[in-house]
Amino acid sequence: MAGPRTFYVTTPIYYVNDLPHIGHTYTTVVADALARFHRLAGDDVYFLTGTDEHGQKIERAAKARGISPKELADEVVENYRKLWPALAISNDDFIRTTEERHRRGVEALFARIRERTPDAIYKGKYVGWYCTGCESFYPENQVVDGKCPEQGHPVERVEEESWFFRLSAFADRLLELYDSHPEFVLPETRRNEVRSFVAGGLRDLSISRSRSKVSWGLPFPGDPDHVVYVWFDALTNYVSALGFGDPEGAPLYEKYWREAPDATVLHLVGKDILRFHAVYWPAFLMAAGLPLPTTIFGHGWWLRDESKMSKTRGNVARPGPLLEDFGADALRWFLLREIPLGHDGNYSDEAVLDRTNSDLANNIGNLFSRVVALVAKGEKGTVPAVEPLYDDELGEATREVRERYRAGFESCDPAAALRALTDHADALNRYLVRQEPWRRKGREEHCSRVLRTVVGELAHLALRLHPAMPGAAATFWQALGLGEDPATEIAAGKDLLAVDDWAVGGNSVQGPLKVFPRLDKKKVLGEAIAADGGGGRDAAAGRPAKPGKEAGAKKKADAAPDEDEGAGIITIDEFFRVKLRTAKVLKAEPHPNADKLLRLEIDLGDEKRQLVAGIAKAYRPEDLVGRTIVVVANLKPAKLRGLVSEGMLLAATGPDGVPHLLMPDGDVPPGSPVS
RNA sequence: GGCGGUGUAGCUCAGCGGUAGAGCACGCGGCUCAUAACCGCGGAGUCCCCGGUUCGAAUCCGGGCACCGCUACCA
Repeated sequence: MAGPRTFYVTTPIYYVNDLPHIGHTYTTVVADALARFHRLAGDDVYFLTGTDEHGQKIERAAKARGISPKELADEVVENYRKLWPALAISNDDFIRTTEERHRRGVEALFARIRERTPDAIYKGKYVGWYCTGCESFYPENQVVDGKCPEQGHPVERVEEESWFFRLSAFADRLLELYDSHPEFVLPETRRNEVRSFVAGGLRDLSISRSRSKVSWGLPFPGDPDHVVYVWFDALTNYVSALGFGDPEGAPLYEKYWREAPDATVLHLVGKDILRFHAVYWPAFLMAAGLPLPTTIFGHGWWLRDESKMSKTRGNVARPGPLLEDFGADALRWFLLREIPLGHDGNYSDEAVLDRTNSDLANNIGNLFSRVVALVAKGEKGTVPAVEPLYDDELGEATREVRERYRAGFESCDPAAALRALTDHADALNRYLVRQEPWRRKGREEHCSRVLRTVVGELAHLALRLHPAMPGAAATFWQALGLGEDPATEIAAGKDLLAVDDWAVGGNSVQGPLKVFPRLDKKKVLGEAIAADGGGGRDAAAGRPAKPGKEAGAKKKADAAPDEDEGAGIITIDEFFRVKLRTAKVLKAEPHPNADKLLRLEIDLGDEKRQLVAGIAKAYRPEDLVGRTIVVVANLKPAKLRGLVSEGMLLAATGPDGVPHLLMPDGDVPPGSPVS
């Protein structure tokens, strides 16, 4: 006989280079809610989070402070370890990639891959850019103008020996996986992206770095001159935490990692790291001949003023101040309820406040308070032990609402599940209005049965609030005289959501109850603004906002529809931001690594530059030399097939798509302004 | 440039061939057991544009436009 279903849910491991922000908080809260839901449903749940602690950035940051990388990691990891309990995160384990068990897991995975697919890992040459100033590697697309993106140091092209994973050999099997298991990548739109990425061909993956350049990492098994590079190290946490590679045996791994047919493994990740989880990770596992996770879910981002939060913009929302203002329960409810998982959402304090007031204060909080007061007054605080009295409307509503709740969580749509809960409360409010249990004269029996019914329904509601708001759920549970916490009822194999009627008759209810007081918008938002000087939550979190930029961006967003820019019109000032200049072509030759591109050397009067232009099909290099053309002089440099282009030449596109170069009429010296 | 997605009420979004919907916000009425709560009613939308298929299209097809994502020998 099969045991209960197992449910293994993970967050990504967070890089200890950064303090926790709303994004980390979001992923972790969603994972927690799912874990708690599955526990209520009687599933055998294991919930993992942790930290990623290796790599150049940590090494560098530690060096700057004169401490060891491990000391730095130990320090930063505390921010996460303290935050999660404050948010009522119920993780069963917390893994750090600097732990011994993780090293063992990585080594075991290597060994297993080499055993099952001997040619999957091979030695080759890594070609990339190395910045000696930062002591960091940068991929092709990040190097700008021959300089590193962080500090603007010059970078040098490096070629060194590296170990590779033969990712290219797995494309067909991955495509087969996406097609035969559509739930492997969710939501669907992300699966399409991942699929087309893989269909476009995969390049082998460099999975090591020379120890002389990066020393803060796990030793590469079998090659002490190298360390294991980022993704192979990080992804392995999902099995190393379960004891994979432990010589003493790994019961958790056996149980949760899909060795059983009824096991679900869900990796919850932000959409920015979806590819690593949906492409690299299954490929590693395939090479090792291990079972794959059930689902990789790529959720969306919280935006501010329609743009991504980032440290450089200084608009990152930090969980600390939010917890102070709203409390863990309200913040969790907001994160789960406001946007469907997978969508992006706009974060604002005002949105949290509106959500809290309408869902929690007016609706759920008020309902509990209302019923507790009714029982206190009408029944002297004891829930009458009588038969419930369901009218048709309530009976239908409760059935429907419970189905939607379960379906919502089971399909990774917590927002839908929580919507079912406020609908449940609505249905109960309407029931009370229909039945009027406060009009007792001559209808005591009826009123008692009505109150018994509502309290029974509130027990269902309180139980179901637990995944989203464990604190409030416990308070409500106690107020109904049911015990300390619905969580104490949890047991593997016992589906609490299937309980038909909680025996509330005879319970003493405790009031008055005011769990979610209504928040005064002006007061709370006013204080938040006053407290940090108008920059939102950021300054309070120690990250000063940039008031000018912030305000400007917001105004633009708000005003856009009725302004000229709505019609694609720009102002003269905007036009003048583009610096157009004439330039003389000094040299032209084919791009060494592309057949549609030409490499040009141009004279801008005061300087010479290299341009890469997509005109090889229309112009021969020798026809260009000596000609005067028009270029955008202040365009951000970019690399095209390995060559930096420091500007863009202007050309008219003919009806057939062929470019026709713009040239000034008459003779002007190179570098002349164009307007 | 290629692929995918989105465009519906002030806001967030559901509907995906049969008389335009929900929540929030807003207005009016009711009630007073409850947290200015709750209940009821209401306003407003060429369902992005043009064309087609159909007895009938927000929904299907074709063509545009705009925005978003992924990707590229775009700069």
